[in-house]
Amino acid sequence: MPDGHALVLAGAGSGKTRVLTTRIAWLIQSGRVTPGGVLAVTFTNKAAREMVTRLTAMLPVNPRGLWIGTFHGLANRLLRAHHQESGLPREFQILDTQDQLSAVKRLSKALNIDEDRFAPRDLQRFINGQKEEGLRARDVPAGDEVTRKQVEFFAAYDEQCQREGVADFAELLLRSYELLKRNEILRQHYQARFRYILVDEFQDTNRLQYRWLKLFAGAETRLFAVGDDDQSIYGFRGANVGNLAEFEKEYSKGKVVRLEQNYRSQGNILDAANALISNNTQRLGKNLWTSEGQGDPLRVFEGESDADEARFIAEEVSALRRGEGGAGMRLVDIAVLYRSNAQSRVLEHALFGAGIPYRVYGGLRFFERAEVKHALAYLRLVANPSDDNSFLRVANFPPRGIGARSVEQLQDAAKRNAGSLFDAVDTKSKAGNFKKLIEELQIETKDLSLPEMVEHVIHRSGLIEHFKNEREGADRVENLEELVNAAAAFGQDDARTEAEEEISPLVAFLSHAALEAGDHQAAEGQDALQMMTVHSAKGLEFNAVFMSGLEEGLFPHEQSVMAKDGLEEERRLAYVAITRARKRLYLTFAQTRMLHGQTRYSLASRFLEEIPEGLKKWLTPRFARQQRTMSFESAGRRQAPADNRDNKDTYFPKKESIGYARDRDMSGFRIGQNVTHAKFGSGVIVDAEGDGGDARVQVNFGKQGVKWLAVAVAKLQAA
DNA sequence: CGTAGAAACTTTTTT
DNA sequence: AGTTTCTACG
Repeated sequence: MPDGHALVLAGAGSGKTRVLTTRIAWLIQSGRVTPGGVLAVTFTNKAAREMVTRLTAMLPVNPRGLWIGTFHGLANRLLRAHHQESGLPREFQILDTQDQLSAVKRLSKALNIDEDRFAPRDLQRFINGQKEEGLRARDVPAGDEVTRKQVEFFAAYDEQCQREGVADFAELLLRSYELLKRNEILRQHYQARFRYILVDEFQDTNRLQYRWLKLFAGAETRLFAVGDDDQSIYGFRGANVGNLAEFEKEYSKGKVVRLEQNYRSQGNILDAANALISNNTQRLGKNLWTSEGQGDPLRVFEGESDADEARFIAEEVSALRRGEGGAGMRLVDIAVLYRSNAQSRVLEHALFGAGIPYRVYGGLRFFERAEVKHALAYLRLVANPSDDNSFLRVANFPPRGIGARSVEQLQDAAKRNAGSLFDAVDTKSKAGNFKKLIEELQIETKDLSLPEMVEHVIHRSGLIEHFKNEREGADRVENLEELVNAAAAFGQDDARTEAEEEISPLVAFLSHAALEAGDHQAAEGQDALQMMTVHSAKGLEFNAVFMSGLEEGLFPHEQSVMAKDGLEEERRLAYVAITRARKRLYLTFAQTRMLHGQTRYSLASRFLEEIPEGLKKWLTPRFARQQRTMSFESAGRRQAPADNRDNKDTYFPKKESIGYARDRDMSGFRIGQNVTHAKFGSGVIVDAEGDGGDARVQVNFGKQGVKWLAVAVAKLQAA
């Protein structure tokens, strides 16, 4: 590969990580650069770890000297090293998404914002959106009244963060960007230092991240970007695929290396992925091929309910594990993927029932659990008492007589002094005891090691005691004890960097907790089925993959279909899911699904239809639904009179009773039934109102949308 | 002030 | 369905 800038378009399974790591190793081995002159950026901590692991296996390098990490991790490192020039206290804390939302809510209350007009969530999104574009409040053009208010809030929010010594995720990037932009000496230093900058998953960078990278690149720096436009799945948080084209224009000057050979999946799986993604219009263009055989067809299963789908998956996993004649698969080589975290519950239930060990990634992560956040809040106050978020979180937890009233008074006092809540505490009040507790903790933990410190704080704060007395608190106590272990593990972790060593281990640990949220549950040795969202599966591969919940409204998600370019992003998401599989791919969906406490009737995902029939093998008959609908109707007719419902001898399956209870005279149609319409095609009845000649039904036509139709007029046909 | 139970809200994906 | 926030009462 030539020694200039380069853009590599690397298809799924083409060995992207290998390309990156071997390039770094080659650069170092050939003497072109020392390990300290390399800056390598990834998006996930998982990817960063993977890279470091592979690299240290190839080369005798000290991982501490390597600048390999996520954008946020590296930005944090930079800000810690130059906290003074960045205008941050040495002990500044990082707000994760939850923390940020509570900070926004708190400010919104203090400023008497009308939350019906300006929901905290929307304000949060507004602020992050602007920061990701590289804009401060003063830079945002405020055309209309609404924007003006939002900008005003944005400014107040940033002031609050500054006062409290905290920074949200976007702030880490923006502030480190501004630091280098402003400080020429520092900029020149880093530009001279980093001779090679390598970026993974370049399609996921947002505008600010791209500018951030460019700022690090001096005249002598070579940029090497690897990405795949077909795997761009973070548009919703500001990722700009356009950066690929931009990079091509600005750096690689039209030269693009394409990696199109896939070393992962068998032919049928790859053909399916190619066929699906070809429905997208916005592509740079690329077609994956493999020298492997065609392999198995894709197995398609239609369940009558989400529980039915889950049961099938559990049975099939058991079969794969046993091996059906051949060698059995290990569970870690099998993944169940879903669109949204909420889907994991039903699956977990079925797997638990079948006695299959599983591990769920994402969802509520370790450092995001309430009890752990409480413990962290105490630790954060020890490090930085002006952290009002943390103060409010634990001032009265466990309860110590500081109610809403006292808190309000404190907030007023703090406002008058333009200081922190902590400083506003009157030593003689009940809150004074809390303040004293924190001050004592500061003294008591001064000479303790990090794990000892954590251990001491969870006891002295009364958290352990509190949860021990709680009925269902055992898990929480366990998690608190686990936090001590996490602190111990962190102490020995190579992840601690030179810059971080200048600051206290406690502050380093707290940053780690915010930035990593703790998906470190992975390496626990036991063979377990892997469960995760499609998003978190990116970059991974498995022998067998179950893609579940392939239904209109869920995958593609209804919220995305509305959004600009949303459908294409959903399709890329499906593409990512398919290309995770090496040998076996299952596509499953369900006719009904419980969502927010009510049953939803859905159609098969359009993505399923976009995969050619020749590649698929239906495990359930394609007309299964009609057959079931018929038995469903006859079951309805068998229904006992309503006054018998309390009779325990009469068993009503749940689904049928729902169908019957909502059944009305719709001239033979009922909820859940498949119908066809002359103009809209096939759909499923999801709701009904009125009766006789006035009966109207709501039909979900999938792509054509959901429509209310008058039965007397619409000429619906039972399908 | 603290608690229990009611009411309201969820509404995708994550560093 | 599950979780968070509100409300009423001790």
